[in-house]
Amino acid sequence: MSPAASRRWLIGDSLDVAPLLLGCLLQSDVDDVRVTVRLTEVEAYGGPGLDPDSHTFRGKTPRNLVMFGEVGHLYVYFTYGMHWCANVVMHDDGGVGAALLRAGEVVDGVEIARQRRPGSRDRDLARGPARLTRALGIDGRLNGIDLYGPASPIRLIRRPAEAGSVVVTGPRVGVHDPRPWRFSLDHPTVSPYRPAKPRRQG
DNA sequence: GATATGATCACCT
DNA sequence: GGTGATCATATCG
Repeated sequence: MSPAASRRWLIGDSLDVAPLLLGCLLQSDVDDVRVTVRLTEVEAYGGPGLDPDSHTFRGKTPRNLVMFGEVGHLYVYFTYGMHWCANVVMHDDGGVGAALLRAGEVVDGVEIARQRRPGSRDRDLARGPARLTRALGIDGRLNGIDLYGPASPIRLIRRPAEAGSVVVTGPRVGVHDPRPWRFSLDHPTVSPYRPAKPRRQG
């Protein structure tokens, strides 16, 4: 399948496409070692209408540029002074949006993931967005890469969730918007829910 | 140029 | 359950 055909399933509102990521494989060959994760938790951002919690809410900037670009690319950003988070770009033609990769189960390269996250229990290796990027060796160097490029160090392999698996929905973690744009499987690698920090003078 | 804050985690109690 | 770590980005002056 050509790259153009391979990425086509990512065209659509992030709200609709994000849950399709559940069960898919994210395969990393960063630093010449392979770690593969089966995605168990994602969140949609920049979906239909206004999403105040999306990095794109205030328009195009150098940082969020990738989210406006071609679907199937990786948007990587740095936060809290020490963490990297990764998103898969997905949106309607001419639109903007992405899905934050929040958690996964390491299904290949467990030894490598353990080295990258010493002390973690196996279920915690990619449990949380920053842990996931660390387990896979993802950092700012990989911002904007094409997950369907012929020589891409990171690939997204489409795979349906197991038959009979339940998709859990709920509010996104750490934001004020109550809309249920978080999607997860019923699996121990899913990160715990944490409400947004209350705002001053509500 | 200065400042506030964040799509978090690890470690403590 | 609470807190410290630590810095890019956006926004304001």
